[in-house]
Amino acid sequence: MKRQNNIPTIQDVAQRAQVSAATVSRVLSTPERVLPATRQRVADAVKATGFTINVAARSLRMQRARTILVVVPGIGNAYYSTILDAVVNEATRRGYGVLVNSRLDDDPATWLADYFHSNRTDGLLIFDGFLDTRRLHSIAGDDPLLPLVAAYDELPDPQLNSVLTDNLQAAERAVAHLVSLGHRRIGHICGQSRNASPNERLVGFRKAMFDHRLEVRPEWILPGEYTMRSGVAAGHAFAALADRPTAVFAGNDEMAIGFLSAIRQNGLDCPRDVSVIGFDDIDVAQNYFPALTTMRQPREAIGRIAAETLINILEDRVVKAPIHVVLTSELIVRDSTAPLTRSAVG
Amino acid sequence: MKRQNNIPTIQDVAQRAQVSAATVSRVLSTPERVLPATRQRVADAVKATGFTINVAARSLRMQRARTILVVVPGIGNAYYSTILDAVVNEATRRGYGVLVNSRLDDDPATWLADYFHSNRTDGLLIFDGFLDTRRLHSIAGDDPLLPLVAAYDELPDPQLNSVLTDNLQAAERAVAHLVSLGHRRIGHICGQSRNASPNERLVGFRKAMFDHRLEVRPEWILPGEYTMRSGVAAGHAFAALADRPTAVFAGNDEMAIGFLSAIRQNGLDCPRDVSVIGFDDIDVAQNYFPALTTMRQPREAIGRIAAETLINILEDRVVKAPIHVVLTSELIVRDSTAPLTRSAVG
DNA sequence: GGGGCACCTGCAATCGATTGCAATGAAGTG
DNA sequence: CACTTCATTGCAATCGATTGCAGGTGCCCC
Repeated sequence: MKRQNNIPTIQDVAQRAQVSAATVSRVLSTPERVLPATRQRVADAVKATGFTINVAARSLRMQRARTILVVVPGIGNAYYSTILDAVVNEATRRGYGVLVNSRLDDDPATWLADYFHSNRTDGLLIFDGFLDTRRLHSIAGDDPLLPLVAAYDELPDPQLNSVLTDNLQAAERAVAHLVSLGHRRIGHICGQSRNASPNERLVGFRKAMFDHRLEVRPEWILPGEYTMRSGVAAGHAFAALADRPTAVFAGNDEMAIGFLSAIRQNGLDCPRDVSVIGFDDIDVAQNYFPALTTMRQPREAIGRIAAETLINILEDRVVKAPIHVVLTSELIVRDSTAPLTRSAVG
Repeated sequence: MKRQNNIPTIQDVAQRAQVSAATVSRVLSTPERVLPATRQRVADAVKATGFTINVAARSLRMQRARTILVVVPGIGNAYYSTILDAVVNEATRRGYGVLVNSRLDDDPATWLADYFHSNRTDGLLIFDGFLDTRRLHSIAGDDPLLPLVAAYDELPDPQLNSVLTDNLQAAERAVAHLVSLGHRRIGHICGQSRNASPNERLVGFRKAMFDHRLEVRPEWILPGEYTMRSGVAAGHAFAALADRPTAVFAGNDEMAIGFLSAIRQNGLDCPRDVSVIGFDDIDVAQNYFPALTTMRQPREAIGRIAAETLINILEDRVVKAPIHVVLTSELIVRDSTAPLTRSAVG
């Protein structure tokens, strides 16, 4: 498929406005340096020709692509899709393009470096906690301030700019909610640890349990992978327990939903037999049955602020130290948690 | 944030391999035109320098960006996220970057044309049926074969390349499933019509009802917008009906879920009081309660094939007429549909 | 009136790759 | 041996924008 060849260039505009290409360029980038009359002539010519800048030429000359790369761990995920949406909106507003990628298979250090070297992207937005952040440092050379913002649910390398939520405290508040309903026997469905750092939601769970002087039983910590499927597995494991907790804190909503689906198959009812609190507040949480109590993550804000931060860094708004933004999760009480009743104590 | 300036260029490689830049370029694009010995020297130099091509320079020279633009109607959507995932995988495999956008607010003809003119993208993948396709023609000039593939759930302009599923027949099969369970009083939650073309799922519904000699009652056609929220509204409207259908075919799973959530609040039970069949088979469908009967859309295939088709067109695999790929939806029977019982007849 | 200055604009180099054309050399043919 | 042919490689123009430098103009002030 050949491109049409009548796309107007800056030369065409210059010719029509009776000025040099340099002047057109200046009108576009620093209009105050051009005489108003000339400026107007050029503006008219731009409109008349329908000129749009050739980004390849500009990128080549300026060594900047005005594009950011977003790395998500599988875009097909209810949680990240909203975030991505916010990123696209913010980036577009600032005149940046958004490239997406999710190649988790290959060695990330290689292809990420390629994106930089190839002048395809100026900065990176990482929503994927499974990337080895220690290797990210090598990507932008020795610059201690990478044009990179990490935004995922584990505390990343403190050297990296980050936008996250108060996972640890949120986990504590989730447990506190269950405790306030009278629950003492509390389990947890935990996601994998990422980046060799401890899973913050699990840590928060343990801390809250300790603070409330409650016992953490190893068999009540059910391993998961942040997927519905793993939630289902956890639900079956739960149903098979001889001695079950009366409440469960799930590391995210997807696992909570899988869990609820599985225990129902095993004849258990939520919240009668077990209260369940999730994490994230994905769209379906409020329309699930039972409607899911959860710690809402401000997903739109995460995406928007992450994009904003990255672009600020790229545009040299002076940054001296890594930026860390922490957003607050909000407890949303719905129907999947209920006061402890005699029957549940079983 | 300044870029590091020691990124190796093709000149650096050439110098190291003792050849000209032209030869390096040939080794990279048409190796068979270079003497094996030279080819090897160059390959070694590429490896040694860590050369990656500067895409801005290549795009400028070749007038091709090796990038495609994906337009989705709100990325924050369970349905499209899987498709986008497949697109990214396929495009990456073929060496293409993927830009995303979802600006539905502005006049699409304007900013889409900008993407083309600015040499930012070579082709378009449209998953957004709300774009006015008549205006898309103007984008790539007079070329009757736009570098554009439309993939959304309404039959688009036959002049456009498209990848879709058999919506109409699938809707008929959905109704047939309900009929086979004994239902005669069947309602429909329909999404908006797009592109001024009739909503295919609604048309399929009507056709199936006609073929089965069943009455289509206007008050049983509940308007929706393909969102959970609109499904909730439909559910409340349904509950308020004096004379209710015994089964409902929802235009997509999100509306079905909203619907189920709402009727439950109104004391109605699915499938006891009403059978519900959805459309799409989004991830949560199987873990919803009741598990949702639905027409599965091959989302991964839609995304992959759409990307494949677009890139084939871009790379001049001869295309003489618009390409139309139609994929088949599959009936997935779960728990939200059940045989008609006396109680439901009410 | 001349020197200085500020402002506006144009010239031309530059970013890094691709490719038509030409040069080179080796091989083949009469 | 001379001439053609072909394979291999290099030269240099080119894609379209940006920007340092310098030229030109007008204005002010002494």
